[in-house]
Amino acid sequence: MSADDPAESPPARTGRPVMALLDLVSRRWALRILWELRDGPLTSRALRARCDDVSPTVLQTRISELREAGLVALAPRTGYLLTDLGAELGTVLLRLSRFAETWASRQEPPPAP
Amino acid sequence: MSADDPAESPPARTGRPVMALLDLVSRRWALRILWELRDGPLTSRALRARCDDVSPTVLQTRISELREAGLVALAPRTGYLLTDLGAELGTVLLRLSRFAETWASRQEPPPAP
DNA sequence: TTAATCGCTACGAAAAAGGTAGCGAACTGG
DNA sequence: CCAGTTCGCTACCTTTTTCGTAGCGATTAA
Repeated sequence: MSADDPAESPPARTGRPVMALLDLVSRRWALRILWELRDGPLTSRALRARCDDVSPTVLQTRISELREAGLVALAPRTGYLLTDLGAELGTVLLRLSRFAETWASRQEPPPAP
Repeated sequence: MSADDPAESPPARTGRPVMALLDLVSRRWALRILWELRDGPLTSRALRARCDDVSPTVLQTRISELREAGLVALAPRTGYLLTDLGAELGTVLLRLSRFAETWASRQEPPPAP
């Protein structure tokens, strides 16, 4: 056999939607944006402020992607908000946040004596 | 008041651990790596194969970060695997995957007649 | 020894993200 | 009507991250 041939990858056993979602969500600020919208609409500028003043370039790019994905919408006078679908993802983020607490508390355990 | 002054940001209301985690997880391939390790250890090369042949540069960088974060470990003969903590995050990813299915099914609804 | 695999690094090219400024439209209040 | 403000959004350029390929030293097996 030739070198560097994996020979051990069944053709991706799981569903592909998760891949698409991972791809969407692994872009910088994507999750943060969803997170910041979790309890109410925000104007683009307020959202930017919440996100450590991201450059509007990236913010708009992410927002476009999230809008196209149907997770975020823009309401005329109130600003950006989560769609029903986005809110559903929000609950997953809440789980993530809960895990973050556990994670933080176990981050640096004191060295064993 | 000067223009472009947000004036509406209480100093980040939520816990900060989630921010750190979002930061870690919003880097490219980070979630994918955790996802691919979800049901068993993989050697670095097998892992790379699973991840669409990421460049080893990024793979190693992500792995280092995930190891330092205590989510991934390297076992001598078996390869990389999730720690208990990492596996816990894995269950959150499972939720994400479940959501991905819902999301995919509602992605392009047929146009209303 | 030879061959294959392991985890990991180097290095230049391409892409993404960051930072700053500003546009045109829509809404205020005089 | 008309400044003044805020809105969502874009242009432009610099910096950082990611990609792509090659390869090293160590380890394992025949």
